[in-house]
Amino acid sequence: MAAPLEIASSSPRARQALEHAERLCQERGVRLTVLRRRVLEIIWSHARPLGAYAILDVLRDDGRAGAPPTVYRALDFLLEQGLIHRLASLNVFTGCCQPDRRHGGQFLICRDCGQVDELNNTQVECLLNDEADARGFEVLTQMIEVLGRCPNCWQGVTHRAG
Amino acid sequence: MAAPLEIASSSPRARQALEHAERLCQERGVRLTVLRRRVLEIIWSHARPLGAYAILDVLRDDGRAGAPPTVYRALDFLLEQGLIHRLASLNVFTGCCQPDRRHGGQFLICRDCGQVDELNNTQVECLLNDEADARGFEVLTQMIEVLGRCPNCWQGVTHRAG
DNA sequence: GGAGAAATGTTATCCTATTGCTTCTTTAAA
DNA sequence: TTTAAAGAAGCAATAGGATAACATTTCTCC
Ligand SMILES: [Zn+2]
Ligand SMILES: [Zn+2]
Ligand SMILES: [Zn+2]
Ligand SMILES: [Zn+2]
Repeated sequence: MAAPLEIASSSPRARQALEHAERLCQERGVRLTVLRRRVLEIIWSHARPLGAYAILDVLRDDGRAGAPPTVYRALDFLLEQGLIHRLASLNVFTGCCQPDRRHGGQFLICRDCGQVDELNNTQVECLLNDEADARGFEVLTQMIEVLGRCPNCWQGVTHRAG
Repeated sequence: MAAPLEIASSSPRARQALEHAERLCQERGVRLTVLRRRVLEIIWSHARPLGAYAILDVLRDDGRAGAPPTVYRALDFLLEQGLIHRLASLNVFTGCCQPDRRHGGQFLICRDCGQVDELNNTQVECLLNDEADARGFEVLTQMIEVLGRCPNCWQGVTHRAG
């Protein structure tokens, strides 16, 4: 798989996501510490989702001392605050596009390039909630991961093949 | 979490699932070897999904020599044949209720007791496929995991609390 | 029977995640 | 302003999940 691309930290989407996070944390009275903020920045600064150890490597490049718990605790915080999602099928973490609204996350994940697209289909969410209700099941969180190939990747194959 | 309950290997659902698997593999011209069959049996013989190492422990109790690759290879085969699913959020494996029809799997997973209920909501499946189509994304497989509490578990809490 | 393919055995290692405990920092009360 | 308590981060060790690489066995087909 291709290595995750680094994006300028000051990219519009990263800056916007960080400002949004600052605001949310202030509203909620929770602390977006330097470390937590930096981990969020690292996640948003890459085109593809990163694993915990990849994030740790970046932290070490920063010069910061670090062991796995350092990054996992920051990730736990960001997950609790709904600022990031964990993609269980890949053991990676990706920034949430709608951190205001609590949700489990719906993702299109490209098997070939690792790129991720977050959906927000409330109809799907409701249908699943209905299914759960019908069985007396109390829903805490939904996670939907659709694995496949993004346009770039399958078009590349098509061109080569035909 | 509660330990996974062992169920008699000859329980109706286990026996039925194994017969179904035998038939499918024969039709498909693939080999359901003794090991693969036994792993499938172990999975169906437990009330809750098992992790790979838990399955390995059972194999060892059988007296069979075994290392992780032993069980992972069998699991890979069963996954390829759609006879089991992997629940990525828990790193466990569970038997598929509809191995004829290829599908990623939709699950209600109880956070407290680990019990799993497989859904087969085609409307959800279609909606997600539509979302993917609209983005030019080629779907290979969908995985849906709804985490929450089963009736038994939240009713227990309700009784205790109120 | 013999060649090639498929499956399994075996060992070592990698990747992911957590536990337990210590130290530092922040917060708020005295 | 000191000080206690809580929260966050540092640190070392370890648990848990999965794979790589290679040897050996078993099966299939000629
Ligand atoms: Zn989101
Ligand atoms: Zn792609
Ligand atoms: Zn199924
Ligand atoms: Zn339960």
